[in-house]
Amino acid sequence: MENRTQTSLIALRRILRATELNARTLARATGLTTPQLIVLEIVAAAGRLTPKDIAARAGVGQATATALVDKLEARGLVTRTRGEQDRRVVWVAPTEAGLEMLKAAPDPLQRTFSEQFEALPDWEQAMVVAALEKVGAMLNAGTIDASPLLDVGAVDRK
Amino acid sequence: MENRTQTSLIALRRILRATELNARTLARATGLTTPQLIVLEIVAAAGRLTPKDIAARAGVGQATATALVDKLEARGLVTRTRGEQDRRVVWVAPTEAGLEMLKAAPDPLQRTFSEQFEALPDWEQAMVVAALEKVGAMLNAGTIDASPLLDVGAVDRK
DNA sequence: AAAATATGTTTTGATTAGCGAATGAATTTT
DNA sequence: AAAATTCATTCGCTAATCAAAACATATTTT
Repeated sequence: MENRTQTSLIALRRILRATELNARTLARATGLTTPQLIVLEIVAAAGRLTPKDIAARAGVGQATATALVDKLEARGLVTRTRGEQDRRVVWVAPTEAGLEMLKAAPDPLQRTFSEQFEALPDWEQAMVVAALEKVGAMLNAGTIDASPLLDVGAVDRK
Repeated sequence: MENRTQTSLIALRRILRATELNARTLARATGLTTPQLIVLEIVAAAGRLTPKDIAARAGVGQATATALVDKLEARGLVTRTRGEQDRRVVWVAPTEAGLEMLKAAPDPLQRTFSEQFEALPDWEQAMVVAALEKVGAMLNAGTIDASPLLDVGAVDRK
């Protein structure tokens, strides 16, 4: 059995686990769960979006998106408005409070990672980027994909 | 804003997402969810374990471990037996069916990853291992602790 | 124009994970 | 023996998700 395969799998699981813990920290600190935060980020990045688009970008079903928007709306972080021309659509947009929340409580995963990543020497940054992309491609090769949406990269609105 | 930081974050999220999708595939194919499979793996690796140990190794509470064992037991994949000397403890052990299930339906994440990883040239394998470990360390640095249990590495018994 | 079809959102009904607190049973301490 | 401790389970609750059904509104056919 390839030793390095095991080692890398363990490292991968450790990353997944750290992510989970991060999510719990986030939940306790801000009252927002990861899916909720992701939706808020997506909405803020776009300015305004329909539930359908939110669902597509977040990679969940429309029903789930609606439920998440409900939570955010209840906390006053986003608003819902009926479309003008087409009244079937609903525009979800961030409120001031929602934008504040994003600034105040950025994804801990992102913050922790960013800080440390930027402290790495140049060659190591390059290595990490290359390796992560490689791993991502490898894993995506398995799941035929179906996640063209991804794009959570939007997270970096400035 | 460091461009590479963004790039690596996106790659990281892509990995997390691929993992989620893998979990869904697993669920549909085997009827087992990821947490359930992890428990089954942990139990099979140890031969037999108490719910308390399962909880520690899987990184969940005792109550959750009990619930997961319930599911596995209902499907006939593990058995429960009261301890001989100490009757407070319950030994959870895999059944033949449980072991079969592990052979037949190994974690898709692991399988996909392993196959491709092993196909990489030597230098690239080394790079990936180094980078994943680095990232894991970086993320764990954030959650200062609270996860002394971690050790999900147990999953890799041979 | 009326009917049929399509589209977008929400509701409803289930399942699963997970936590914390409470309970019950058995063992160890005092 | 009584008290404290240790394990496992049960209970009550929250959250995420999905599929299917229900609604509301547009668009296209007839």
